[in-house]
Amino acid sequence: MSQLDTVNRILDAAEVLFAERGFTETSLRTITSTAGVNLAAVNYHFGSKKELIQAVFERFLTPFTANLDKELTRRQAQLEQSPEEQLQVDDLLQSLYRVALAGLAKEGRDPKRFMGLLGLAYTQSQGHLRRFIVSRYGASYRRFAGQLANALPQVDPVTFYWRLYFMLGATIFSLSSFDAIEAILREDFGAESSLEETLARLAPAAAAMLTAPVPKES
Amino acid sequence: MSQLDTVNRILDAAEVLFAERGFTETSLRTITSTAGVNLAAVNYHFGSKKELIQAVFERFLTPFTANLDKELTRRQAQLEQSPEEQLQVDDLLQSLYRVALAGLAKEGRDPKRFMGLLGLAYTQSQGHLRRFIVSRYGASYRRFAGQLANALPQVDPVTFYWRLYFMLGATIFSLSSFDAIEAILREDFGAESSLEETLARLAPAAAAMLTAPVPKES
DNA sequence: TCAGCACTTAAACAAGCGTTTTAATTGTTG
DNA sequence: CAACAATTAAAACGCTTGTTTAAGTGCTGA
Repeated sequence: MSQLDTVNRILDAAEVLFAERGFTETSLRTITSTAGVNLAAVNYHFGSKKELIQAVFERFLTPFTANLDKELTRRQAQLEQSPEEQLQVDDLLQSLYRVALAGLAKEGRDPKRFMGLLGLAYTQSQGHLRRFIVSRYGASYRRFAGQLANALPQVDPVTFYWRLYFMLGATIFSLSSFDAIEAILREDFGAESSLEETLARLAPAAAAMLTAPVPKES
Repeated sequence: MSQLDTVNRILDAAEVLFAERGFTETSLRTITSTAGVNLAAVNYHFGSKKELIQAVFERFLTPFTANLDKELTRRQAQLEQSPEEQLQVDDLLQSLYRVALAGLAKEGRDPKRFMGLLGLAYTQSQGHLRRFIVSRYGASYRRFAGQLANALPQVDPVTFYWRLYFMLGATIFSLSSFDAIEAILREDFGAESSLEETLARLAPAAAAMLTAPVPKES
């Protein structure tokens, strides 16, 4: 078994188990036995459990932000040629959802699992993870947020950022629990929902939240 | 030290520590030493760590759902007298946010901590917690969801339930990280946000998401 | 006064954890 | 083929975890 095999087998097993149970609930022994490798392999190849966690995120976030950056650049160039200001919000959310997430799927990485891990990163963030993500991928996030803010000139900055977090919450929360929610709806209404359909529901809903008129302060 | 003191000291310490670090990252030794009680007190009074976790949630959810139920009953009676269908969505969200959450605060329970724990319950739900919450408080949840669905007759059931989860995600996610988000906005814009102001921002944004026109299927 | 009960205390338990060590095994290169 | 480095393997390390045990304390009611 080559090194590449062992490393990827560990990453594959860790990704699934982390998303299912969380970081602390998943032991290295569970990961290595699932992956079919020796226990010491994690510390040999990654150094520590913390660094394994970061490696799992890196494998998701690097192609995700690459897809997003490429799309944002494309949009920016297109906007300079024909600066129609309408539909920018819908369009940006489409970029985020369709291009970045679907791009992940095309590379064989499950977007639902990605969202599950993102949810973990926010709630049971162990400090080192948040620092790692922000330092490594913060630039792409700020770029997306900046373009979105430009498309919403009528929304004051503070309200905009709160709504941005509302949107992130709706996205991460519902997609990280996608399978569970889908199962409930299938049982109650007999209606199956694919990830694509759900993103097609989420995009206009999130856009409506972002573009809602700002109530004047009382 | 009376029994009531010990039990409540444990619940107080556990509530804060769970919300800060999560369940598995918080040991019984940390809880008991913070509370100033003996280690064995947890197993003596609660039986196990699982049951302690449930007790922490029970102390929040019982008054929360009681406030919500009371408000839903009041609304229902009022609606039968003067059935004006407008502004129902805004009104229901006001019930959820202002009455139920602010009601918690009035009883000395921190709503932000409540949301932090709810976030944990969804992401690092250990099975037993989700079952406990659903079996104990599912009726109130379904009642609220039912009234909200009635106020949105133009939205088909499946879309409605997805949007309900979008709304829950936006709420739980942003309020559970309230302090962190508030700190970022204060640093970047010098603007302080109170919980009340944030709920006043969240309610119309969530209402806009729920009432957005449903795009016809392509 | 004393038995009975509720509670607290200190100590120990077995199990699981991440990590390290040392040795065996592979694969590569001169 | 020999020598070296990279990788795997098995075992043990020290530590923390939730839980249990057994002794001790203090109050209450007969």
